[in-house]
Parts: sequence; C-alpha cells; structure tokens
Amino acid sequence: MPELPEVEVTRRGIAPELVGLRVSGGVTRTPRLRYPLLPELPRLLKGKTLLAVRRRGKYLLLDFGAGTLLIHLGMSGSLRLLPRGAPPQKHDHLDVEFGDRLLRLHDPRRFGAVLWLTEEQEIQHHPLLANLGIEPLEEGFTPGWLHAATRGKNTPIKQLLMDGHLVVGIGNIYASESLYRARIDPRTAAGRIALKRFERLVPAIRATLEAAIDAGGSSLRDFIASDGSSGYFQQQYFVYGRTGEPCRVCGKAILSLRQGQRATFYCPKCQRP
DNA sequence: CCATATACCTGGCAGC
DNA sequence: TGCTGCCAGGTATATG
Repeated sequence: MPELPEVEVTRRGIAPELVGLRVSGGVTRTPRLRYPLLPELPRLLKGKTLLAVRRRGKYLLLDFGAGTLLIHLGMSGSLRLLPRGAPPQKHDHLDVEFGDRLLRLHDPRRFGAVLWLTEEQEIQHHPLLANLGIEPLEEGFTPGWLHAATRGKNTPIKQLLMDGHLVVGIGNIYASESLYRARIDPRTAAGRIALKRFERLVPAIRATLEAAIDAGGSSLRDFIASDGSSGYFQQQYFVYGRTGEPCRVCGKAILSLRQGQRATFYCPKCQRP
C-alpha cells in the first residue's frame, strides 16, 4: 500500500482532524515492529498537543513540540481514525487517543516503525532521515538534476528510481508506472539516459504521483472510516500487475520481469529505446 | 565507493 | 480440506 501518494493521502486525512488536539491516552499492543515500539509511548505522549503532521519521503512526522513521532508504514501498514473504544482487530499495534477519537496503526507484516524523537537536532540527523534523497514533488527535482545525479550509474533506471537515497517516495508500483508514462525501458542503464529523456521522465513521475494522490484524495471522506489506501488509483494502472493484458495505448501484451528481486511491468512496444 | 543479495513478517493465492 | 511454495506496495544491512 504505502508509497509516497498513500502516505501523503494519510497525512492529509489525519492532519485536519487531529492537529490542535491533545493526547488523552493510548495503548501499545505488539512491541515487535521493525524497531521496538516503546511500551511507554502513550504515557510519553499524554497531555501533549499535536502541532503539525509532516511527510518526508514515506515517513510521517507528527510534531508534538517537545518531540516528534516518526511513523513508517512499511509494506502493509495503515493509519485509521476511529471513535475511541473501537474494538482492536488483529495486527492493530498502537492506538493514540485524542479525546473521543483515536489514531490506530494497523500493520500485518510489521515492517513499519514508530519512533519517538525528542530533539529537533536528533530529527535532522537521525540515521533514518539524514540520508534521504530529494522530494520528487518539490522544485529541485528537475530533469537536469536527475540527469546529473545519474551520470556514471550502471544500475537500471527502475531500480534507481526506487532508491530512497536518490529520490524518495517512489516504490515498486509508481516506478513502473512512471517509466511507462515516460516511454522508457525499465532496464536502461540510468547513466546512459540522455537529458532529453529525463525531460519526459521527471514530469511523468510528477504526474503519476499527483494522479495517485488525487485518486486517494477523492476518497478522503472514506479514509476517516477506513484505511487511507488510494484504492481508486488501481483502476488507472497502465502496466503494474497487468502482465499479458493489452497496453492501453498500443494494445501489445504487457510484459513482466524481475529486477533486484522485484517485479517490473512494462510495454515492449511503447517503452523502446 | 558500487552493485547485488538477504533479512525481517504475515497473509493470500495457485497448484496439488 | 489442507498442505506447499510463491508472491506481496520497503529498506537497512551484509556481502562480493
């Protein structure tokens, strides 16, 4: 579920509902996430007011002034807003209560993480955040920047796009989708891609991510009661998960292959050198 | 430094 | 029905 668009939709879903509210309590259940979940977290948060909800890559940062709750949803995590007292289901690991509402972390595979960081310094220099790449929806992410950043790299462009040390937020789905929109073969060595092609790729990445955010945004009403997944965007996939199905543009069968242990999907006709 | 493989964890599904 | 193997949207870490 959670690549940049899903995390951003989650941010937009919870921020207007919870910013300005004070934590009244909470519960931790399974401590065993990717990093140990502090059992005393509810006690640490109690009485603190949520000041802002920010996003950096696929991380959510809940700013409580005296500290920041850093949340990563891993492969299968989601946050839901529920009425206080809603019975927990399997894999509900953390509740943070804000009066009569609660924010609940659900994560079956437990690749997610929740960390409490207490100093601004620590946030900037935290090992999980310090080496993150550029934000693809911000101004600095330009064709020229990406061109320069990939010179000398032999890695296939698909795998580089998924490397959060270069550019954050692009996961397996949106890497394939963006390359399709840019009509670039996912196997192409990044360092051999000319500027002209990055002039297609950068807008393609932006358009793909923004369309997914919009699709999720259109279901924000549902988010309050559900899980923040931008389910509607799946109907817009051009290649992801469509092996053997006809390309929406040229009709040729979509192919799949494996790159770095991950599935890649592409159109053999539209995405040619 | 670079590129690739591995590990973490659970659930759903195809195939037998 | 139940078993087995494989797959899944992430990423730090280990290994060449």
